[in-house]
Amino acid sequence: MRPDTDPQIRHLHLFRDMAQAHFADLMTASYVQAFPPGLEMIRQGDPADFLHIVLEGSVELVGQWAGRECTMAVVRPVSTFILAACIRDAPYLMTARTLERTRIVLVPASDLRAMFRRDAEFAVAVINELAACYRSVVRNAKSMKLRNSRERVASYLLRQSMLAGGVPTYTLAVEKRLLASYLGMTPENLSRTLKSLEADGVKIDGARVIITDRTRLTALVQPDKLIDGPDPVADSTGSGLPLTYG
Amino acid sequence: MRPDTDPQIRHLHLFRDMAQAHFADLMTASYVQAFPPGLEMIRQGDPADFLHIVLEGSVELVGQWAGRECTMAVVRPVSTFILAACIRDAPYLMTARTLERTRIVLVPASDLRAMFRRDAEFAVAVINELAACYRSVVRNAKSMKLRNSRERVASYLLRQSMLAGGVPTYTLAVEKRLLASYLGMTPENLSRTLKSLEADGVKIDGARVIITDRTRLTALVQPDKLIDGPDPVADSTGSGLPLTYG
DNA sequence: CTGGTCATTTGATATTCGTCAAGCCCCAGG
DNA sequence: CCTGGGGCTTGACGAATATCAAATGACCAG
Repeated sequence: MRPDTDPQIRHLHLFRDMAQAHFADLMTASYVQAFPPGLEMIRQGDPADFLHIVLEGSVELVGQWAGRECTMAVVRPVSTFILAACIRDAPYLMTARTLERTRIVLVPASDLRAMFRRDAEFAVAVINELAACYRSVVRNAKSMKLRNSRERVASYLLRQSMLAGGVPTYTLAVEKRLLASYLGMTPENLSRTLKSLEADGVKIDGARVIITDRTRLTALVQPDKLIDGPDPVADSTGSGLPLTYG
Repeated sequence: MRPDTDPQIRHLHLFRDMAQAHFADLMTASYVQAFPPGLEMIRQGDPADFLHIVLEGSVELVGQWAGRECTMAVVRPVSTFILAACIRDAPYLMTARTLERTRIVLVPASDLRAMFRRDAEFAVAVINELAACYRSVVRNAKSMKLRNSRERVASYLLRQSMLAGGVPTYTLAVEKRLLASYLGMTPENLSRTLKSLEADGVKIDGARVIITDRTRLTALVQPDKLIDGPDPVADSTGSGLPLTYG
């Protein structure tokens, strides 16, 4: 693998604490690949041969069933995805599709599995990563089951503002079509909901989000650390929708 | 801790492979406690001080928000729960409430965190457990987002039949009220849905489920290994609703 | 046996949400 | 410049689901 990409990856919590020699071993076995936009890199059900690390671009993770599909996450640099499938040596549960031109590091799953037996620090890092991912999906499930679509949209908008540092205005990181699917609704419904939220303190102008009355919006959302995070010691990666979904 | 409970716990994948001396250390630091029915053992948001292991009885894990709540899982013997919170040393994401008289082993989270640094086999077991739990929640999220309530009910009924060995008739392991919440619907709706499913090959008589036309039901459900499982090398514990939710 | 509590069922109704169809807007490609 | 496609929006409609209310049934305690 090209050594210039190493430092970015080395910074990830997953790889930060392992022995340099071990990290080098993993990187030697890995390689970088570039994908054009809209390409299915992984189809759900495929055997999990590689841990994927997004270097540039963005990747959509989608679940599919009976001809339907839903966006489960959007992964942005620099973060990993489908760690769990690699570890279990089990089929991918989600399809991965590039949203734009994307560079990916592919780490052979077998090397990965061998490595956390060799390097105790790495094992601990994997444990922490999986636990964090797990908790994030549980949060997500809670949000889906406890909130209606309006509340989900509002909480999403407020949360993104917080992640951006509490700014009153920002730009949506993903297409509304994807956001709708991620939030478990149709694009039409999202569009209507966004408009209706103008009465509750957020105005949407294209991809621009303007929080006009934070107090009012917060009252509607009732943000909850156990759903919206952040987790203490959160592993803040740069994911566009929610977070890493290792 | 009373030594007679050790063997059951030792059988769990989580503890099976660790050194006996280390296992004994963990058990020494742990203790057993019995809870009456309907008691909140854990409130969501509490610090995660103990890994819980159900020895007898059953425990409901519920998510709560804005005065609403939903059942996320029901845990049955012998299995663990809230592993991830213990590992992250983070607040519990779910409230745990006994459904009946329940005996629980409490393993101090700090000992647990220390242990996977001492015992590499245990670390590997934790990794596998977390990865499995993670995948199971992702499955769940897919089911919630890709299927409507009728399909979720039908797939649940068929899956339970499969888990029982493909039997044509069995008894629901949980109250319908809980099942409804777990499936993301109201009890009224579940009741109506169950009745309507008689036209598709399942008859419900009280808590009794009779599959009258498996072919028809299967056609409706379109079971999918990537949602309904089983995962290859699945860690089949004895959970009543879905699975362990460590 | 009897009263009370709670789960379940049923019906009527309201709300949410998805579907269908059309039009708009933006942008890439000719 | 024009043209076409795709994302977004809007309106009308219908289906799915929740809510409210009441009746029934199961089970437990007295």
